[in-house]
Amino acid sequence: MIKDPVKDLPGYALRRVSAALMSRLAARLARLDLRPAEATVLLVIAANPGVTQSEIGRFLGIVSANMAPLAARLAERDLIIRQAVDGRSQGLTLSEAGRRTAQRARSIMDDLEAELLARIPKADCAAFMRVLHALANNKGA
Amino acid sequence: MIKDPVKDLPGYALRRVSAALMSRLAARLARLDLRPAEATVLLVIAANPGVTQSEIGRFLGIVSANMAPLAARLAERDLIIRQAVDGRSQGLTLSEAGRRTAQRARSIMDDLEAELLARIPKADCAAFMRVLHALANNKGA
DNA sequence: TATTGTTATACTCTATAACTATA
DNA sequence: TATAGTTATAGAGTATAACAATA
Repeated sequence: MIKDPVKDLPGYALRRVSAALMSRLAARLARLDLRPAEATVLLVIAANPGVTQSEIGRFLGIVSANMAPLAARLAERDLIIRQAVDGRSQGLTLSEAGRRTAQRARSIMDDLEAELLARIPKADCAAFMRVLHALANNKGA
Repeated sequence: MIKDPVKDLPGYALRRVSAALMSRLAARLARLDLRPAEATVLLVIAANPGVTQSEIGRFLGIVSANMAPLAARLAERDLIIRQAVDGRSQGLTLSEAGRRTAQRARSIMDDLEAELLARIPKADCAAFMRVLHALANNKGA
């Protein structure tokens, strides 16, 4: 058997768990022909009608160069509608099809989260969420 | 301010935290001209001299098609030595330079892990590690 | 000057398919 | 037949640089 030099590194464990989760999420969202980043953007637009690309990008940590083709693809599929709010910004809203797709994506993500929670020992769940939020809100070193 | 539709999803928080960690790790390992996957492979070889590519791949979750160029690059830089153990397998060992590089990579990873632990509330640390190990060892759903 | 959005480009990780050689 | 290793290729996320149009 192989000796494991990284087993006790929480960062490595975090990376492996995250990768496995992402892989599962991507597989399920593929049924909607959505990638994880696209699904997340749909949810943000659903919760914030009229939000602009740059606002979404800052919020989700997606640089504008990558938001552009992502939003273009959603618009091309008629899942979102772009309306100019001033000369350079465009507010994004879900179309009817976009609302349906966003709901299904939300359902897929909720299912996966429920499965994740089911694998966490009940007694440790609250502490786990506290730590995740602490790390997420304090990203610098 | 933007409403956050994914804040309470532990899977999403996990993904963001992992991505931020990986970005920091990649930046620091770049000083050694190593990518995160390469550094991890070096550590596994250091802990298991003579291990084969396929063993490392199974252990770290790297498919053989991706192990091949990774190992080739490490060998080309004279960080690892390949010695045939049978006609189709080659045992991997660290060279002297590889040992030095692996030590420095280990030091970088340990520093980062220490910084990560410092940001975790002491009282929640044990529970956090328990959950990570539970999720890592139970990857299917 | 700063910001929005865009294009082009590149890097890393991951994955599958097809192949050779060996067990 | 199964395994080790390789090559080619592709998809997804992320990043920087350069640019046009607008504030």
